[in-house]
Amino acid sequence: MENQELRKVGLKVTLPRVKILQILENAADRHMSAEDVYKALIEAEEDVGLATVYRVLTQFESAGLVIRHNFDGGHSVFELASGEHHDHMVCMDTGDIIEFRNQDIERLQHMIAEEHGYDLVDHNLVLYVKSKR
Amino acid sequence: MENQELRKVGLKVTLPRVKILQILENAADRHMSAEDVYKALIEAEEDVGLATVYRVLTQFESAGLVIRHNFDGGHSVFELASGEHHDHMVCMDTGDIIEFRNQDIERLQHMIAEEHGYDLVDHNLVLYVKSKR
DNA sequence: ATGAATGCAAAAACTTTGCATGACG
DNA sequence: CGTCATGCAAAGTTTTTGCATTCAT
Repeated sequence: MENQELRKVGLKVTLPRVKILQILENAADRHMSAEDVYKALIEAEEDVGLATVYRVLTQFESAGLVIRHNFDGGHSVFELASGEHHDHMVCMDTGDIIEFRNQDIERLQHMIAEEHGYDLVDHNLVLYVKSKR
Repeated sequence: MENQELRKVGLKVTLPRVKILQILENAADRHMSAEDVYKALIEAEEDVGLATVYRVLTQFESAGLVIRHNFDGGHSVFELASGEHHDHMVCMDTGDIIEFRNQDIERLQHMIAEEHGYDLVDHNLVLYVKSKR
């Protein structure tokens, strides 16, 4: 289970790391802030410090287990890097985060970078939307 | 000059506001952090507090004079809202910020929001690139 | 056993706010 | 003149770091 995932990326198997991975895997909302994860740990009676949560999430990010997003609003949001690439839509009314995939946009981005003499390494696309009532 | 711009958006004409507007207009780099603006003020022998810089930039944003970006890395970057809409490319080697316009991407974004039953209100697209050497 | 990981508290980085003083219209 | 804006310092947020202790292998 989680132990293998951690070993695979060269991280020692420790209780905080296993627990945080479990929380991310079982979360109702795939997009959690460090604070969210911390609260979930408290909830689960696990005594892990907030500093450790940040450290572990950062390690997970470096290891490619997790993706960090900087949506508007100051704080980072983390998401398990499972599955294929996608971008996000944030509903400004409800705060809901919707994932979407679009190959045309991906292609266009590469094209644009090329046109300017660059290689596209990464990108960040967030649509801020309102539900049409 | 600047006085008119300020009056037009309903802001009292004060020295800090005029100075900050001038700095944004004459900046070598169109994308400045609050700290950058603050340093430019010091440079110009103008005694304006950092808190005022933040307050004024926020007011400018509300007034539509300025656009605030949250690129990766924690701090906000401000840009004069002159001209038409564009997105950004950040060179990961040099830190350069390149502006670009692409109508196809804009259209696709609207389409995607619609497909999910939303209205697109705003968006944030940043391409992280490396120059092909 | 030994080096890495953790918890705590302190610090850092960025931004906002309270309040007395000063400036705009 | 009344009100709004400013400066300063203090507080707020989010994230990082130092260090002694604990844990994994």
